[in-house]
Amino acid sequence: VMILRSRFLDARRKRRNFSKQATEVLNEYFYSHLSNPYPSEEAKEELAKQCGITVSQVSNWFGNKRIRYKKNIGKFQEEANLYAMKTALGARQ
Amino acid sequence: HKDEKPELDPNNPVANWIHARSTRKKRCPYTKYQTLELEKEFLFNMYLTRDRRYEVARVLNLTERQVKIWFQNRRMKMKKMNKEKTDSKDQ
DNA sequence: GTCCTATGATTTACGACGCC
DNA sequence: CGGCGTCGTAAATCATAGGA
Repeated sequence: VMILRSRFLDARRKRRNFSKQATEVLNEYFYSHLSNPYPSEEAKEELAKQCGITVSQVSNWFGNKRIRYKKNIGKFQEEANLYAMKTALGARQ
Repeated sequence: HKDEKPELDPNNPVANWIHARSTRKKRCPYTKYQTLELEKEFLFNMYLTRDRRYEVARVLNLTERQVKIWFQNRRMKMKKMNKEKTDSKDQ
């Protein structure tokens, strides 16, 4: 038990990039709410659940994403188009 | 079809976001000494009296406002740390 | 292993709003 | 009203994961 606990704590200590699927979910939300990318507490909880991360991590992700997007919109243009297209296709009932 | 939400400027998605005012002071990382002393004071009491705030600011060469805000931020940090602790215990 | 950039987390500084 | 409280965030910076 102690070994499992310490292993779990060690895993938390080392930062890991989020999974590809989690990043996908976060980006879909971000680009489909680009004019107001500020998820409510409830939306953050839902995103956290979908991504398998904490609400704090969702907040960090949006904070980082907003500032980095704003600082260099051009760099994210391709990504923005990709997710805009994905959303448009998914929206066709 | 109609425009239901005020999508003010599609070419300016950032226009409606929150922006810091240009008069905001640039973030200035505190020295190890300043941080250590602030932590010691926080350990002594999480809330500052006006006299302690004046004294801490004087000794660390910070403004009283900076010390006040440091304590506010530190309390939020403590709150966050406690929440994460209980969250992981309760699964 | 080295170098570099992307990414997640943390640290200052406020604005908004609440309470006393 | 003034001043300090929390809450959520901007922006800068830190730490290092990950890939060439």
